[in-house]
Amino acid sequence: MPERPKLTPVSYIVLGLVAGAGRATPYDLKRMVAGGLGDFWSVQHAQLYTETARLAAAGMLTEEREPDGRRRKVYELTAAGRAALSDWLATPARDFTELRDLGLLKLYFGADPRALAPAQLELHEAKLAEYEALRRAGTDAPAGALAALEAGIGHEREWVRFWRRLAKGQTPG
Amino acid sequence: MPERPKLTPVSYIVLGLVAGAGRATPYDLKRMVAGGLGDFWSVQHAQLYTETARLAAAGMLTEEREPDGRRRKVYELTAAGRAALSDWLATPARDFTELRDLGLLKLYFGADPRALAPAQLELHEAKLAEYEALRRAGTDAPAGALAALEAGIGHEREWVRFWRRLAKGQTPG
DNA sequence: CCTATCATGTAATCCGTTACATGATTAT
DNA sequence: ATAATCATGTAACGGATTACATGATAGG
Repeated sequence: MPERPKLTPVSYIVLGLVAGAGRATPYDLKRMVAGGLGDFWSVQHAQLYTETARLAAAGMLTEEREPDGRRRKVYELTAAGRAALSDWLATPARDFTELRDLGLLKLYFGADPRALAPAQLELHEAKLAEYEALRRAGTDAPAGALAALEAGIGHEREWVRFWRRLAKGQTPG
Repeated sequence: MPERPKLTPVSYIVLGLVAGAGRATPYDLKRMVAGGLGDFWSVQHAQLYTETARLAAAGMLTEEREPDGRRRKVYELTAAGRAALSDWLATPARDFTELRDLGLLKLYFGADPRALAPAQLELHEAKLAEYEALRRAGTDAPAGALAALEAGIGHEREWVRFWRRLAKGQTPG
């Protein structure tokens, strides 16, 4: 009987990506993360190796080795993996996501807004522009990816509003 | 010569809180976190014990034991700790904060928005109401805390917009 | 050809979470 | 008194980051 470790968000990221691809090596997953998902939930490449191995040990993925040259490990979903993914997808998230923004933390501890805000503003304006360019470019992405992009744009707009007011010396409210 | 470990966000949270209090036990810090900061950056209480000890070993805090009954450990900033904190406060944050929202992750992987959105909406509406009540109640908080609260309100409003549109079956854009 | 970068993976470290444990207060 | 909760701390575990390492591909 396979071990049944607790599944973390990264577990579901791996399951979701493998489900979308059918078969994938950890390096494939790395590229998939880089292509969109990583904007709002990045994963270190090393973790894609350990997590696929863990999920295989748990019976959620099958692991094969390419017989030829590189002998890379290729993973596919098992029935258990597919079930775990769809259960998770069907369950609404319960927990609240904290902002955990370093700029905000500095502000909280008394950093000078006039010194802090311009840099933060620049950061978020650049990110917003990047997201808006992505939206213009990729209208053929799946609905979930487009929705995530819209969320990103909305929150970046909010950050821009917030830091712009502070940069002007106004109170953020 | 004290070890010089890398300072994490939690390190600065401890330094910042001790700076504000003058002297504090880990339990004091726990209560401080609960009173506002924890809304956007929570810390497990156990970590406040290990992190204070780590910072003391690093020469950033002094550690004393109360001589009487409970013999609790009481911490204060050293000059090095104060310098580390103010350096950090004076340096704008460079790194981008990812959203890392579980609901958004499910959406990305194809969860049905009509099933997901109502629960998410309820969650964020409640949080928004809580923040707005806090704003009404506490106008005497330090400026940084008020600013953080405003940021929280702005982002919760954004989430409410986002999930409300999805709950209605509209595309989020 | 040479070297820079990409591709691919393993190992070690450490922070953060979870679990455990016990002494003090408060409430009933 | 006794239960319940608060206060205070330690220990163990595991996921996530960082460091290390080597084979392939492309650019010059």
